[in-house]
Amino acid sequence: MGHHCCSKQKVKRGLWSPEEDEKLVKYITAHGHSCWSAVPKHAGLQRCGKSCRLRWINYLRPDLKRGTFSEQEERTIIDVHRILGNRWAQIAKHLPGRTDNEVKNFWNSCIKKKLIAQGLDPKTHNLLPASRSLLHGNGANPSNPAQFHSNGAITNGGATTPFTISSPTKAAYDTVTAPPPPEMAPAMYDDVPNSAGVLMGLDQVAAAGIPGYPYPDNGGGVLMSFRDQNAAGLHTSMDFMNGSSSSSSMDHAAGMTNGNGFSQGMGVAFVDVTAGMWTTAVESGMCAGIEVGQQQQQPLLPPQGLVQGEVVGRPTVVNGGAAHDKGMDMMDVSSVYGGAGATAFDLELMESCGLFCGGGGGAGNAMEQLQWDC
DNA sequence: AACAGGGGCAACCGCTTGCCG
DNA sequence: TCGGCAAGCGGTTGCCCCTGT
Repeated sequence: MGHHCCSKQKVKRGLWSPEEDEKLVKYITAHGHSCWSAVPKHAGLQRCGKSCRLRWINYLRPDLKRGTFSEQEERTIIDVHRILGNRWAQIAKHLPGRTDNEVKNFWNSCIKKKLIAQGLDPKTHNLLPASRSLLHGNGANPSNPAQFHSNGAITNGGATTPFTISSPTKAAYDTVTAPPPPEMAPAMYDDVPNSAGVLMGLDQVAAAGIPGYPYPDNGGGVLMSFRDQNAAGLHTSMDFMNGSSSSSSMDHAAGMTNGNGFSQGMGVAFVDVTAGMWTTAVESGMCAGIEVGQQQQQPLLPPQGLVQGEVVGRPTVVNGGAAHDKGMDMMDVSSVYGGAGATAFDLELMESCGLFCGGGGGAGNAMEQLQWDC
């Protein structure tokens, strides 16, 4: 089936000739592309507008960087993919001069295989079952570069799994990580000043009676820990324990008191999707929201030891309500049981709400600030 | 030298999203 | 509010080239 935009006309398909390229470049350079469907006609091309657009974006654009991906670019792709999943366009935004198509192709042809060779699932960045059992069996596997660290993270030749966000440039917002080993958890919670840091958890956490952090026997979850130097050392952990039988939104917000931990002047809203209600603690100005989407009916999987934070891009913007009225950006964070669910982050939202970037202040691009802990 | 197989990449397809009347 | 249209986006396809036999 052809494009509806070109169904009425005879259009050429397949590879572009140098002459066609020249025509398109000439036209776009001179006139721009206010309407792609009109471009081929005006440029004298037997192509559909969509094809012209693709050719321009993926190949002819003057700001494109051609050639092989650098090691840094490769690491950036892996790290951002860990957060966003297959959102190639979003990933490409972190790589100046690269297109989504290029990133996607590079991922499929190269990175994917590397990850598999390292025993990692390229979709989830989790250990593949075979590697997981090896690690569980007796710790390290000499043939597998993935290794546990004492802090619960797994590294594989530079990349850290589960996902860890750190910002060495600012020494802030230091960790977003999967649950730490049990012996570490209380210390992390203890580190949270009652008046400032906030433990945000679902009722599983409450039932467990923090600091009795229920990891790992409850099937996992995601612990997010932010340290915001801009807020005088404010350290916040967010713990999204998934799969609990639903509780009210008020339960979710119960531990929040007055602090939210993101940064000064920011508000927080929780949305319990299953309950269809939400509570806001919106202050003024820029607000960051967390939508905790519980996968209510999802059965708990048997404990599998370390359960990693898993991320699949699925940005959610919740319209309506106080948060929306105040221009709140919503970030959907749903945690996961060992690959059964999804946690969604949107780096753009993080950037825009200053969650990880400290609200700007002359900082560089997102990746400069999101120096992942590799 | 010829052929087969695999990898990489450009382009296409079709669905989603956003805008506008 | 709805429908049409254009653009955006991710998945898939198919061609070309390289390498091994």
